[in-house]
Amino acid sequence: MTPTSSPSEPVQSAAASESGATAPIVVSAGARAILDAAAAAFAKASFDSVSIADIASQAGVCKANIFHHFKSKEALYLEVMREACKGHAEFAEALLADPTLSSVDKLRRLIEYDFRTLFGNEERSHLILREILDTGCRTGRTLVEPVFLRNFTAVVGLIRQGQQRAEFTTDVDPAVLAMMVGGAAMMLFQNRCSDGLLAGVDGSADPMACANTVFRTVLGGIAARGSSPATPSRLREIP
Amino acid sequence: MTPTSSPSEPVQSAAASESGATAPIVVSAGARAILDAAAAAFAKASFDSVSIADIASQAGVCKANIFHHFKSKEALYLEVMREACKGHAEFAEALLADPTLSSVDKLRRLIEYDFRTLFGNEERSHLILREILDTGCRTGRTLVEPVFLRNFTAVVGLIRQGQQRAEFTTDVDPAVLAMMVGGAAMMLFQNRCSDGLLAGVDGSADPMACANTVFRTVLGGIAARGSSPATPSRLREIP
DNA sequence: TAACTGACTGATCGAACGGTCAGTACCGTA
DNA sequence: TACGGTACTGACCGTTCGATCAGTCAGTTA
Repeated sequence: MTPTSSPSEPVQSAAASESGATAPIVVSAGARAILDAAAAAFAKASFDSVSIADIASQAGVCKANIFHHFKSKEALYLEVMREACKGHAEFAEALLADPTLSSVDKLRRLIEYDFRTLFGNEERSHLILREILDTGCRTGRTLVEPVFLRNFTAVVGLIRQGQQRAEFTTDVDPAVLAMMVGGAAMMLFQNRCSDGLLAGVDGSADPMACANTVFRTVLGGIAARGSSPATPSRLREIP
Repeated sequence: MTPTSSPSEPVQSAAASESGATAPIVVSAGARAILDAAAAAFAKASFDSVSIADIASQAGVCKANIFHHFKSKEALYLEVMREACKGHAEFAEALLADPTLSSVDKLRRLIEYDFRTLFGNEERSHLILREILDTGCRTGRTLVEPVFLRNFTAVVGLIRQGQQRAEFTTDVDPAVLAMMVGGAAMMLFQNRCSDGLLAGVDGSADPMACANTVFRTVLGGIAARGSSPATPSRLREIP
């Protein structure tokens, strides 16, 4: 590909102008193309599996140009992760602070939001999911960890709030429940995107239907109405 | 390290002799050391991040020796995954066929089994979790996929059985529920093993306590007793 | 003793990797 | 016209990768 028609025009992050919520930092059009190509590549494969040459080829620039815009491969990866993590925990925190909604409603909205964001931007979701699992790459972990910690803390707070308001039972650890919901969303997303791992699963077609199922199950359980409460002998009170 | 004291003695899989359930195939002591080292390495990092030199060093053999026992790096990886997947779906299938247990009991035992196996062999769990997420490596996927499909099918069948017996409500998609439970287990495991991602989470310390929480939540929900059934307007009947 | 087999090694291969560098083209400013 | 700065390139560097090779050694068989 030719060196582009009009060089050096510092547009305001091509991706940001259409999504509206990402990348306030001004980057050149060339750097933008590199970041986009890198995000796509790192979402599809692990850090070591992606080569600078691949990214350069995909971005339509030469290899050396990548090192002109970014200090190293790790720095590029870090920048990609920084953009992916932007504005992720705000929703849960705002929801927690909302005085008008019931905890049940908050929980439903949270689950719906989780599924919408997860399925709404598959590339970003894959990026973050991969980062969570890949314990080998500590550089990115330092970036993703606080994001997830903030989000997780808000969700736990939301559940605890519901327990204090007597909307939820107190015999469930909020942290474990938060991980249940998060894990369910991740699993359903991963299955959908791995095109065929568990292909043919009925309910996984519609993300919002899944979200609804998760919400109703967490709230009401699956025990047939009228049956005795589940194994009271094994109940464990949370202090 | 020296070339080992007594060469060429085809022992019956050192790991198998103590665990009792794995690797009926006879492999030489040298190959065994390579497989163990490779399993540990592939559990810690992605396929491309692990080098043959690393594995050789860890196994105490030279690089070329690995290619004497295994055709290629991919073949070695495939063999590692084959051992890791061995005997994974049998429990769920046996549980499904059991005529003596109630569906509620079956569900509890299944969740307990999931957590026990997941937390009981961290190396194997990491191996499989990584494989599920890493869509780039299709060679192993062909191996893991049927394993998970079998297990998943059995779990779905178990839930459907409970619905037919009127032990579970019929307004929940068994497939989505199965993924909920699996996702919860994975999330809790991953959090535990990533030493610090969500460190300080109360309930994640004891796997069996988590299993119990998941079971009770799935069965009974978290809605305070006496409250109205969860959002009946959004109920969706499964045909 | 001789022939054969399998386990194992050091040396080495070409390819691909991340990264560097001198040089070119284009810009706004003076 | 000259200059400094930015974007960008092809050629190249040293290293590491997976894989190959000829050859050594120990044990088994004839």
